[in-house]
Amino acid sequence: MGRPEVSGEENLLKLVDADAPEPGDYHLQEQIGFVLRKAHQRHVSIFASHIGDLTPPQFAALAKLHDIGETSQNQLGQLIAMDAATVKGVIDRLKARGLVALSKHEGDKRRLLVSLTAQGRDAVLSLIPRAQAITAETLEPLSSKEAATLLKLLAKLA
Amino acid sequence: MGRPEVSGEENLLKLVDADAPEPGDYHLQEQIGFVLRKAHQRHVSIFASHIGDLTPPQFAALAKLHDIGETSQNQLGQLIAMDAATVKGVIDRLKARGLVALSKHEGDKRRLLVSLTAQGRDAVLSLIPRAQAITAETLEPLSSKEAATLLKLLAKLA
DNA sequence: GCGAAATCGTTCGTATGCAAATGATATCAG
DNA sequence: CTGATATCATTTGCATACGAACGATTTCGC
Repeated sequence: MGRPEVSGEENLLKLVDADAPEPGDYHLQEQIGFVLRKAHQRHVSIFASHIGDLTPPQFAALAKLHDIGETSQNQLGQLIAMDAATVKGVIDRLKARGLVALSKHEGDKRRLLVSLTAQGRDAVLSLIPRAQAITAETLEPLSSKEAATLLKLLAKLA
Repeated sequence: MGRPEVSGEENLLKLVDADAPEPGDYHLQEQIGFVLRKAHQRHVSIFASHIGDLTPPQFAALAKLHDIGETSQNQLGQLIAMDAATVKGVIDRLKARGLVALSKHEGDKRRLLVSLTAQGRDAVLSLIPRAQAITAETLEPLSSKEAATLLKLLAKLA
């Protein structure tokens, strides 16, 4: 693996490795993680411009509760991809606003059941059309075919 | 577009609207925002399993500094998609670990210049191969063609 | 049935991420 | 030159997000 000597302040780069694909050509903007983070940020911003007084995770919790009805806090978290610590904070805030109610599980004293209040139910129903507008605006730079492809690929990833 | 009558406790859904695309068929898991959030979470988790003592935003700052050299805090933030408040925290933590150094801009007393230390430089060089492994593992569920498509579509979105 | 292991919820600490307000400085309009 | 405006950095407050540790409860293995 003899390598010719090079000089200059940047030449450490060229000594790093042989079988990794060119560390010197590392471009942050092309990394999946960076682009994923930026796309997510843009979506959150669009969401906020449409809804404003509710965050995407809060809406996700309400929408899922509307979909499946009463569940335990933990299970709700699994369904909407939040760990136990995170889901607790989200539910606490929704409860403080009267959108969800908590009750004890009969038979399993560990479980805390979460359900939509009437107000929470109304909120979900009025928000769903706006959520659809948010989805549309987020996907606006893409054709509908591209959007479908993106959804499919992201689903494979996640 | 006649719709048959249905019954059951959930039929309020069907009275909500006419021209919005089926509120009753709202499926959280198919929304771009939800999938984006999950894919991002998975990536962060993979990143942590490979690197651990540095977060993706911290690495992004180091990589960008390595790429372009000394810049102001604000401009660095723009380059790596962080607002001023966020970038400050990231830089503070990198500074506390001796990976970056701060200096005043001559001529513009508002600006704070950020640069890599020798240690920060070494860190970037040793981390780039691992970052490439992280990218590879994140994209592992996809073929290389699919990965390229995903990158292209996400770039269009962001 | 009993001790070990798993599950559920809570709390703490740390790290993004952003809006909004603020102080210092720079730039621009007239 | 000067007042209005813009830019840079900082600070505060709030909301995810997750690891780790914890107590209470349940379930599992034997």
